Amino acid sequence: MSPEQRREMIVAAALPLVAEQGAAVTTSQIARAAGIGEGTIFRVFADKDELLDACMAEAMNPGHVLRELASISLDDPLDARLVQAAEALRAHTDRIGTVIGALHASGHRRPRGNGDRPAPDGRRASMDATLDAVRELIEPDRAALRPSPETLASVFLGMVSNRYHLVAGESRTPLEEIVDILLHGAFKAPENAAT
Amino acid sequence: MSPEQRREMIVAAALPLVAEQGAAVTTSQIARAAGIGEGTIFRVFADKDELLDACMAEAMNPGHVLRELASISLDDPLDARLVQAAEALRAHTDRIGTVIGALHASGHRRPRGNGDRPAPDGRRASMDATLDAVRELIEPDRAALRPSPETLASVFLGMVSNRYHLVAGESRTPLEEIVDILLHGAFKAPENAAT
DNA sequence: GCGTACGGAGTGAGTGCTCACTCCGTCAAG
DNA sequence: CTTGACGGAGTGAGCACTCACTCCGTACGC
Repeated sequence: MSPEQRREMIVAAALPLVAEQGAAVTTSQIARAAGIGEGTIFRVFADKDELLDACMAEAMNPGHVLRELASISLDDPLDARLVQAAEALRAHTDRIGTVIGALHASGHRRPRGNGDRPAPDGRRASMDATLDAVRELIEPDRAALRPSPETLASVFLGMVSNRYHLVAGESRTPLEEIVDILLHGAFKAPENAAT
Repeated sequence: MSPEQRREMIVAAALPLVAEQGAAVTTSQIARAAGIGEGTIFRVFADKDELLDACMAEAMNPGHVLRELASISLDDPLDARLVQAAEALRAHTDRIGTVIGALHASGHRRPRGNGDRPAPDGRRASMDATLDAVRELIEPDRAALRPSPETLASVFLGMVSNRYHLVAGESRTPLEEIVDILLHGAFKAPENAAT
């Protein structure tokens, strides 16, 4: 088995454990989960930190969600596009939420970290890529919108990754509700009280 | 010094360390920060876990923010109320964000945790209390709003605790921007293109 | 084809260290 | 003098990481 495959295999085995326990996971647990000897881990990773870094990168890898976002048809109306985007994004943030939060804990330090920079790592790049994909989804309707697509993308991502549980309405999913509020606001239309 | 005061004093000293390092913080660090002997910690806390629980409870303690929310005058217009609420909430979430995230890491286990329940602890209670305070802030305008105050409170909290950085507009703070979008929507008004 | 030497992936008991927790001497208050 | 809070060296458990060894696929000499 190539070193590359080994790394991926170990990361895949480690991810659920990291999600559950954060950096408190032990290398022997990971080895057991991967069905390999503990020493093998250190043959392909310099140390536990490098393994945790790889897990973090894998968890945050926006490739999947970016592909889904890119596949949304720009011919659909804006609200439909956003509902589709919200579904993809929600799955993505659910998937990574625990891993990121968990690893931030335990003071999982950067290798050459001077300690002062807040997030100099790949996290920002990943967030920026996601943000930009959403912005592009909004861009075609720029003329019809008051805030800039950048602003809306940011606000939208915040709404979607909401940790405060939203109960489903009667005829609408929470995500549809969010999109509707984002686009049309909370106030009833003053003049035309349509549907 | 009463045991009660001791606990509070230790928790106060531990909080910044926990925020920075998560559960990886050591008891000797905490003792040094508090200016006491390590043994003293264990005379008022059964073990490190109990101390971390206390830190978590203290960090999430919504008392301060609830008081601020309650002090907002219901005579102000809704948007002004929400901007004030957003400021208080933002400070609160900033304050607690790191501690919670950090402690979730490191697999800081619940005492009797069977492992399946997602958040059976005080976190939910704290979030519910905050949610309800925001709901009451919105309640007076219920008649003018399409979604229920419950839904809006939830969406609003999601927007405010947004981790995707929002750049300030020219004449508006990010929080004012959020409130405006929440209330009036992203679309330009179709008939009246006021202001 | 067959036997043998080689290299390198894989292993897991061992090592040293860190840390939560204990225990007892000290000291101040009553 | 007695009592009990306090500190901090001590202790044992558990961890990351190492290293001497095994095992197996490959290549080469015959």
